[in-house]
Amino acid sequence: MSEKICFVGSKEPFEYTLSIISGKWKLKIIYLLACMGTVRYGVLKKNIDGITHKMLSSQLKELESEKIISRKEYPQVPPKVEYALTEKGQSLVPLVISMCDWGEMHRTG
Amino acid sequence: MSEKICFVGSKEPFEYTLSIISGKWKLKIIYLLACMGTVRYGVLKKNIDGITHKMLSSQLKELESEKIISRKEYPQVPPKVEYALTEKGQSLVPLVISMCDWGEMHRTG
DNA sequence: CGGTATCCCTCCCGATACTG
DNA sequence: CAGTATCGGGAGGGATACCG
Repeated sequence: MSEKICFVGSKEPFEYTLSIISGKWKLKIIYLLACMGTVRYGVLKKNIDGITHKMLSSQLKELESEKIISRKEYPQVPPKVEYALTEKGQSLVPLVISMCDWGEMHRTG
Repeated sequence: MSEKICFVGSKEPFEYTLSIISGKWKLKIIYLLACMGTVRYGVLKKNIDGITHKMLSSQLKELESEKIISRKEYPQVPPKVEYALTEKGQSLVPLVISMCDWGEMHRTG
């Protein structure tokens, strides 16, 4: 019996996905954008319990650089910035739904 | 337009799932057990790149307390301990597969 | 209102050693 | 071989202030 991995071929794809969604806040942000569509920064912040200004900024930046979310800035005063899932981000929604489903089935106990 | 969450009802199930799989190593461990079945501690460690003895121990303990994995200790010298997914843990496998699939589709830039 | 910079401290985690 | 305890460094991230 081999000790090597043989589940779905290379482990790299899994690692890649992991690198995208790892971190304390990433999945929560994706989840909220999946729920709420296009949202302003402040609204996002209000809905993520305990996150700080700095953290939210940095996480949004990382997700944007991975093309998971899009950022639209309106050149006005006061500033207004809206975030939304990209197509790539949308493709993660089934995963989020799976997580919700799993949570519903197992949280009691 | 409400600013509240409305995707799949309460957000609690999602949070619960998140609390189970969050952390740098949890998903990787689940992934490996899904791939390899019943595995000894040392084999697990060999296959998780960069994890330390201490970290692996603590993560396994947490997963065990959440009933995601089972731990079987053989009373012998030298000690032998085998880990495997519980039924609850098995139910996370579709999620892991989804992550692999997603990674395969999007890793190339 | 949203982003960035700075300071500073907490606590995570790695290294090491010892036990069964 | 597997688990636990201890210690210490350093990255992560909180608070705050200022800029656009």
